[in-house]
Formats: sequence, C-alpha cells, structure tokens
Amino acid sequence: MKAANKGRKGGDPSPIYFNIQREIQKRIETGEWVPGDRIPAERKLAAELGVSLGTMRKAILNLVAEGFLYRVQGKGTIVAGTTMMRENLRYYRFLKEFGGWEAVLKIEHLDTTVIPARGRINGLLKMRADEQLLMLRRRFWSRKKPILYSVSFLPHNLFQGLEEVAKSRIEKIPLYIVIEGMFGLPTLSNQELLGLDLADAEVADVLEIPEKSPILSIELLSFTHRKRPYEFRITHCLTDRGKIHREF
Amino acid sequence: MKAANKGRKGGDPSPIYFNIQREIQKRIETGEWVPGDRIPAERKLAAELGVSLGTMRKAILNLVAEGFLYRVQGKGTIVAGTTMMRENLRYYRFLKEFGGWEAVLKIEHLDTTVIPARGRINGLLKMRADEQLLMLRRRFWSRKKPILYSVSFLPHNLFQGLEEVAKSRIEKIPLYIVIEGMFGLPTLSNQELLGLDLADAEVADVLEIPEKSPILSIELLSFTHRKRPYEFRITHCLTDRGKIHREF
DNA sequence: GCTCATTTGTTCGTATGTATC
DNA sequence: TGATACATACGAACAAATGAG
Repeated sequence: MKAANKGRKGGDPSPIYFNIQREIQKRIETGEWVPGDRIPAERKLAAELGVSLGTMRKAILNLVAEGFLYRVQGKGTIVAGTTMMRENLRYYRFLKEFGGWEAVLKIEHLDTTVIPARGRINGLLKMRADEQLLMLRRRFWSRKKPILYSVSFLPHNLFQGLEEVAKSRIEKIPLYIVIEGMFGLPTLSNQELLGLDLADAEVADVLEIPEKSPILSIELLSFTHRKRPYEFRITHCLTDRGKIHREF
Repeated sequence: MKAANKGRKGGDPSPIYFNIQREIQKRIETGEWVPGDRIPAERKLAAELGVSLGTMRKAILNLVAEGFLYRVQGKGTIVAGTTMMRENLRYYRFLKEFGGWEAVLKIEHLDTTVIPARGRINGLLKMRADEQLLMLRRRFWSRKKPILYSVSFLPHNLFQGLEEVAKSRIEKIPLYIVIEGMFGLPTLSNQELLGLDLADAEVADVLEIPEKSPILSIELLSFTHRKRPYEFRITHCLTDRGKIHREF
C-alpha cells in the first residue's frame, strides 16, 4: 500500500469519498443534522475528518446529486427536506390535455382517527400485527366538485401528535410537508399501484357519485431513510374533470 | 478580467465546463457521435478544446449524471442510449400487490400502417397539419388473456422504414429500443395522462371485453433531444388481472 | 451603500491507483 | 506485459454570492 492510501482504514477497498458520504448520511439519519440545518463548511468538515478539500467536495456533491443536501454559494450546505429533494415527488397534477391548464385543487380535511390494526396495511408498513394505525381522510375539490378522495394510513406510534394538527393546517400544507416538519422524516421514494375500482358506498358518498361507478384508484406507499415505509395511501380519483398528469 | 478567465470567450459568464458540456451534447445531437460510440479520451478532448483535465472531467461527469454518457474504467466514455440513460423509462410493471410477482407480458404486433394526419396528434407531435402518421398497434397478453392494447403514432417522415420492420422483431424488442437502434433517437423524457375510458367498439374487440366496459387509458408523449416529441401513444389497460406499478 | 469575513464555485495542476484489452 | 483510459486523491489560487456590521 502506497502513500496515497494513508487516509484509508486498513484493507478497506471503498474510496475515501464514499466513506465520507456514509458518515454524512449517518449524521442526517440519526437526526444529528435535520432538514433545514446548515452543516459545517466544507473546509471544516474536511479538516475534522482528515481528508482533502477536493475529496470532501466530491462526497458532498454526490449527496447533493442524490438530493440529501443542497448548497447555496456564500451561505452553506443545507440538509434537504422532501420538497428540495425531488421535484418528482410533487403531488400529481390535474389537467385535461397535454400543455393545458392545471386544475387547482382545494383540500378538505375530513378527519384523523386512531384505528385498530389492519392486516394488509400493517404488513405493508412493516408494523407488528397488533399496532394501531392513524387514519387521515381528505377530499380534494376542483371548482366546487369533489374529484379526489384520499385515505392515508400511518403507524400511530411513530406519529404521535399528528391527530392534533389543526384542520386548517392540513388543508393548506401537503401532508408530507407537515410530517417532515413535525417528525423530520423526508420522503425519499414512492411506489404506486394503479387500478380500476367500482365505488363502494363510502367512496360514492364522499365523491357524490352513484355507487359502483368506475373510478381510478391509486395505492401509494411512501418510503423514508433506509427504504422504511411510513405511509400507505389510497386515493380514489374521478377523471372526467381532468386527467392525472405525470412527467418522468 | 483576470488571468484565470483567459480560456473564456469575451464576456461569456457561463463556466467553461458548461460550454464544454454543450459542445459534447451538440456532437451527440448532430449525430457526430451516436449511442454506442466511444468518444475520445478525456485527455485528448481536454487538449483539443484547450481546457484542463479537471474541467473536462467535470463536464463529462455532469453528462454522465444526466444520462447522456456512461463510462467504463479502462475502456472509455460511451454515448448512452435510452436503456442506459434512465432505469425509470422502463415499461410499466404489472403486479397484483406491492412486493408481489410481476406478470410477464407477451407482445403481439397487430399492424403498422401509414395513415393521414390527425389534428390533435399532429399538434402534439409538432408536425405540420398535413403530414402523414405512422400508426403501430400492439396487444399485450398475460397468461393467454389480452390485458393491454397500445396504439403508437409517429411522424412518418422521421421514421421511414419502421413499417418494414419484421413482426417478430417488434414482438421481441421494446419499441423505443427498435427506434433507437434504427434512428439513433434516445428517449429522454415522457409525459403521461391517466384517465378512465369506456371501451369503444375497437378497444372492446381487441381486448375481448364488452363494449362500454370501463378501462384505464394512458396517453404517453415521448421526447428526445431538445424536448422534441417523437411518439404519441395511447394504451388501454385492463386492471383486473394485475395493477400497474411505478416507482419514483 | 460599502466593506469584510465566510462559504461555496471554478479552474488549474500533479501524482498514483486500477480496470480493460 | 504494456499501453490506454478512467478513478481517486491531494494541493493551490481566485471568483462570486451571502450576510453582518
């Protein structure tokens, strides 16, 4: 082993910058640095961890590319939240045609309740089979007509206090932003299943349509650090007043 | 202006590496380098364009991050095609449940025909109102049952010869790969509109369902370099045999 | 409105490690 | 084995944005 390797721990084949990245990620995941925090200057971090400035820059820039951090010249390096992290994660847009106008949706918070465990959902959220769930129901309006009905399920023990959040706050701010603000959990990835359903009594009632009307249903599973699922959501969509738009 | 700026053209405020990026992109877009080509070594390019090695590396690495190039140590830097560029762009998966099995779809090529202009589609593809279209129809099977019916529209003048491609080839290889191979056009981004439709006579016939059955319809607009649209596709999906899965 | 310390951004240079053919 | 090409790591200097005073 030559001099250039002096900075590495014995036999470790992974590049220094990669170990630095993991170290920074660790400090974010453990909550030492939370979204919005400014982390120490690159020079200070480089000195603290005993690497060159270039190596530290490479590690930081990689994390910026992955969306964990963002930087502002003259200001510093800041831990990113969901909003900053992924333009992608924005809620679906609603429009009638490519290049057309986007519908503005008004959120109505129906209720937030603690409910008993449900087999499938507890499984998806990797909770014990007997843990309680938090259920948050919202309805979205477009021009005085209901267009979306979404029901979110979250582990109750992880989100103590969410049920106390003011209705007005939930109606103004996207749920994932509220969660990030209260609990520091950013959304890092999502999985969804799209399908067709017939409206049951509850859905028909909320969306003000006849029972058994066909509707689009989107099941969404959201993940945070280390691919841990933290929300399961099912959204029932009417699509006659605007289609769902996605870019990728 | 100090000495450090000597490499820049008069008042140009954009960084050198950015201009280098654009230069490389230009050579890809004009077809000077096509997907699969190895571009000159970073040292040679740096010398040719009169910048330092570090600056050239930064430009190339940015293009790698954006998916235009990929690098193999010891081998070289290669112009990427769609497959390499975006894991994302993969065709939808079909499965019944999160974490469940993915259905394997068999492609059936129905036909490829030249058809007259259609107002909306010519508009979306930014073609003149009188230009002909190529229409390519495919049906996808899951376990001996039709599950997807997709109709693609492409500018005929851009894709001369596509209608001659063997049925067997279209049934084995994703359309965007065929197009990239024949015409060197990679898919760089997509936009989609999701909605609910009632099957018309044609769709009902192809999918072997009763007319007016509710189905999921996905309109897809695909873009290549410089955000130029090159394909419009509408896919009609049955979702009772598996839901559409996406990760983002 | 200006100056100054801080912090990131850009550009250059050099040396050495490592994968490919 | 050797030549080629990319990967990692170090160092140095100056530019440009930010915010405090």
